[in-house]
Amino acid sequence: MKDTRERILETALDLFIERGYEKTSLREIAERIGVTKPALYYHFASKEEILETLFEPIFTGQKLAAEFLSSKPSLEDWSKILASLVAWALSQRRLFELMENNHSTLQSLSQDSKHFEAHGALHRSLDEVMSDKTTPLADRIRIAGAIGLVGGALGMSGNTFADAPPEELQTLLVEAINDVLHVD
Amino acid sequence: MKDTRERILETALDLFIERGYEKTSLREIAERIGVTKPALYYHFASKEEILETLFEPIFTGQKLAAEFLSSKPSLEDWSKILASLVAWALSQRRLFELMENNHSTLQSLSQDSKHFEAHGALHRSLDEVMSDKTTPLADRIRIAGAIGLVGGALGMSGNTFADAPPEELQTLLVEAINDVLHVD
DNA sequence: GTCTATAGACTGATAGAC
DNA sequence: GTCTATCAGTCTATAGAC
Repeated sequence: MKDTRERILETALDLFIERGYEKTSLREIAERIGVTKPALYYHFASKEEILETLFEPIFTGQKLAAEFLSSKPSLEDWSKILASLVAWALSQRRLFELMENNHSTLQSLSQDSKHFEAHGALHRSLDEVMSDKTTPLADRIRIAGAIGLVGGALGMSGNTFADAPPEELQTLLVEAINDVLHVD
Repeated sequence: MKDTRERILETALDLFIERGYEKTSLREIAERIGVTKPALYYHFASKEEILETLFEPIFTGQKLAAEFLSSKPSLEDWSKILASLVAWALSQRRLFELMENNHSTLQSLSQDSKHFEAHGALHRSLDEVMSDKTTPLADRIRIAGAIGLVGGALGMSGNTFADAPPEELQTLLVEAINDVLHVD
């Protein structure tokens, strides 16, 4: 039998992706593991802390991304960062799905909880880039579109391209991104 | 003073976009309008019926889209349907945001409630297209990416491009879509 | 058409025994 | 480390007065 803490995280990840964070109750997580609800509280202080723990690997990437955004990246820069995003998403697809399927929850949490600050900070940076009228509208649209492209292809419900070779997905997505960004 | 029913719909739309359907309570809607909660139940039979009413204009489009998907569209076909989607989204931006910000709720409702069947049917059709191995993986990726592109550019939190002229947005987005789809 | 009052079913979280 | 029992709070929804 695996460590309970680990099983909580696995089960929560599945349910948070499948049904969303808000609609998933602690009772549901506990039952699926085969323990009672208070057992969860021995391992985590709150429901939010479970989500927070799952997100930890994402926060470091978000901090890097926010830093990058403050340097007024060119379309070529965006091509590189989005290639990195694709590589990361392909190596952590479940986490990427978690993020994509709980966008509005994360937005709320980033306003209320300091633990989700990195997410909020990244979003504010992104909004700034998108609102910066010294960058041509056409470029901003293409940047926003390229970001959405990654989410659309990899965040798809049911992990549609799960069986495709990651290297091939990487190549195809980077090509598509560069087509949108008019790079290369 | 406007019709109460209309004010409920307006307020619900705002809150469902801002905080998400699940996290929005009927108490919150009622208070913002200046009535009590049971007053809402005079106008709507349930919370779900409020969302359903807001969505009605979307369902017709979703039925059209699902029908289109069963005809095995080519990349050129996709270019056209996505241009239509952009035009529709630009004319109904709040509704488009509602859809984008409540994706996982809609997924759940489409399984449980027959009123949201159109959404579920569209998604199943889409999944089928994306899983159809007689279509080259490269094409499927580009289709999924192009759909995500529209969502990323127009579903952006805070309606970032709200002040840009719709005709310009339409042109720029269609260009970007066609770049991804390798059309024209 | 809107109110007060409340039912009934959840939720996240805690106390305290073992 | 997990349990039983329970708390306080919120939610959707309803009954019945005005």
